[in-house]
Amino acid sequence: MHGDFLLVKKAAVTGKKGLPEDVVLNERAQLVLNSIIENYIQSSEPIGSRTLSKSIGVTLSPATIRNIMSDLAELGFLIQTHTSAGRVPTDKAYRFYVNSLSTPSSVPEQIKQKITLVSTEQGMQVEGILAEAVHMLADLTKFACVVSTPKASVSRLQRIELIKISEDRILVILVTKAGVVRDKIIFVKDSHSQDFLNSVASFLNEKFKNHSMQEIREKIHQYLVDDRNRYHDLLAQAVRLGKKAFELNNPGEMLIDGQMNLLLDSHFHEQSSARSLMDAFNQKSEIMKILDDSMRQKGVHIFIGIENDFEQLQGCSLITTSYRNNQNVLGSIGVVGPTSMDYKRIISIVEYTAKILSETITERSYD
Amino acid sequence: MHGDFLLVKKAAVTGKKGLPEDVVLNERAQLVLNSIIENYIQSSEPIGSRTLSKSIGVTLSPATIRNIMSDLAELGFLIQTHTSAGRVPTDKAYRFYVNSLSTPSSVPEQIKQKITLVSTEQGMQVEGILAEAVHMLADLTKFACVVSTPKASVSRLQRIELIKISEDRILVILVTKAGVVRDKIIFVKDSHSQDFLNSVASFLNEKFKNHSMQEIREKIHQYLVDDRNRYHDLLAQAVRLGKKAFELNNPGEMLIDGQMNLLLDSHFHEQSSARSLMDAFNQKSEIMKILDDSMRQKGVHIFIGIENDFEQLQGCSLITTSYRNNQNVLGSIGVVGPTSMDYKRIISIVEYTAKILSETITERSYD
DNA sequence: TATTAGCACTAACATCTAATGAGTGCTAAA
DNA sequence: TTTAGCACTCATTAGATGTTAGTGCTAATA
Repeated sequence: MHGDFLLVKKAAVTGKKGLPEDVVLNERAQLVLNSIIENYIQSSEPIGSRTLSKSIGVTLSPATIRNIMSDLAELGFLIQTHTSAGRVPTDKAYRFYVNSLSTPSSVPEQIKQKITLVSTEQGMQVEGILAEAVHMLADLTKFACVVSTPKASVSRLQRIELIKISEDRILVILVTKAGVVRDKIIFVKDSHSQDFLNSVASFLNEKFKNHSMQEIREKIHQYLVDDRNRYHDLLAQAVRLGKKAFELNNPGEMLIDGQMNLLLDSHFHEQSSARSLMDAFNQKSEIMKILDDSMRQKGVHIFIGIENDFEQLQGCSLITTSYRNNQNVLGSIGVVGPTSMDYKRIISIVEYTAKILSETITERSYD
Repeated sequence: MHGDFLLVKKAAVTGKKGLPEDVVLNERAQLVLNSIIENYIQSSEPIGSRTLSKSIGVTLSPATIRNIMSDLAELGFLIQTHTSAGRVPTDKAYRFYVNSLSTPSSVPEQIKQKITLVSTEQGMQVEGILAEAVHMLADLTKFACVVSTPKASVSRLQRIELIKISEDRILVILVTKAGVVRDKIIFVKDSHSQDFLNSVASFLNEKFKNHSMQEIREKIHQYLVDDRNRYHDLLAQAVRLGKKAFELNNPGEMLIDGQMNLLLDSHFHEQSSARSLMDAFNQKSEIMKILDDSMRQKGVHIFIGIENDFEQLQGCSLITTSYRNNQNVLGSIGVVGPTSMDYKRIISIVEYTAKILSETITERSYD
């Protein structure tokens, strides 16, 4: 190998994301690599030295480019599908490319106009808005998109209502500050009058308004443990019902849209990879985990191919970011596409969509 | 053409479904036709005379079968994909086949066991049960499945609740007899106290419990027209709020599952037909129309290929039937698959699933 | 008279071959 | 250090060819 072509240096730094990034490419090598990646993103076909020599700005002969490419391949940035084929970027290359995208590219005005949430006007709930957002995102990116609904545990109580539905069934309505309405039915042994339920509800409202579901569950637990409260009948009943009412029923949901986009995408046309991807979506839990993690840190998160812990997703890239209201981060929204996606474009679209989504939801929050 | 092979008769009757059925095939022709269809359903490959001569029960030489096939082709029951290929059944053939399935085949015990709805145990709402049912159906049939949610307009009111959420927003909760909970937010100009809202709600409950949404809307309209009620403030306000609360917000939803099954199905592997099918699902309205129609008539409904009014669906067959509770037909559930689906099997599965679904929902109704 | 055997014919499919073309690596010259 | 030139590789394409499962038609047969 002729190290001269690359001016490869060992650097002491480790890149963000914890990936060792112990080589620094010289300017020309970077140019070539980025050029290959951008070409490949457009064409989805292996890039050859001759092609590149024409499309690249600088005048470099195919032979020179070949030398550079050869070194880049040795460093693991490029691979060949077969001996005499052009080069294809590896996940490592995409990581390099994405890291080098320092300036977040702005969304074209023309696309911005398409990113609007209509449903605000109707009396639509948060879930409806999320559904619209994820649908729009899928439509714009032509990939699969996911969004996690606000977690009950973090969101704060606005109001609880108990409605007697039959002798042994009570409908519980929880309204959170974020504007999410959850209803569920709980079963009870003893029949209660609606009047009684109203007292219980107003007690719970008074006691727990503005507290997070998590806190509420903990406090209720306290009450239950604390025997002194036993003597007060209403309190005891309220606590007992409250415990049932606030039990986490939905462990955080996730909406998916545009799965078909992936199936129709040429990159996933081999049925095997398509199948396993669809399984991944059906399983939900793993993708939820990723979305959850992405809630905890600010900014856009990018997982490229093998960087995904979840095996079924190692053929794709994920781009996620969180959305929020005034007060809290509520959930994450993201795109699942081929590793050769147009990162610049998709990142900016995801970012902007999350921004609009956050604004829309903030408007509807009850703070 | 040698009419002798078929004993074709012109018959005066028109078949059910309004399709003219002016030919009657003799027994042998029917045997051959049904045999071709069942073979094709299994193999998805054009059936030749030699193959058939072996698989068919009766001893008939390939040559004889060729003659029969030739006539069947001329009558529009069979087509050839190319000159020297075997025959493939047309939509007309499937219609003939389906009509001849007089005895509804029972579901194998082994499949019956798989058709159970688990979600009953949890405090799950009707929508959850529907989601589970349609998912199970998709899993069992390996096709795409749809189910329409109970229409608000036909279902009867169990209870309405009004919850003040902010100065200008009121959360409306509607619980129907069928066990469906709908919530929506309405916007108001004047602020109302929660106490006032409670009075309004109890008025509306008293007045309208057990009435269908449709009736309620009509009655409210009456009140509004009738000027005499103006003098009573509570009533006037109640009516005004009630009007907003009962405005039909959701025009009937539809849940889809297993779309991917179709994309992975070999029959739809040409991307063009897949695309347009997915568009059909996204559009929803047309499929809703079919499900709606199927609610009005009892029994299982079958739409084969070109029989579908909706163009995008003319490459598929639809099998639908309604589900209900004690009191009312609530909605429809159905399967969308290739015209060459195993009708016997799918029909029986759809039928049985709807039965189980109806039973499950009846249990949860508040009557 | 209804059925069947026989035969010529067709078209899809698989297999092989050769030509093409886009790509590589290496070496020597600029 | 860069580039031109050359030999080489391998995927893809187009033709050619044989095989196979099918057809329609005609004449022989039960």
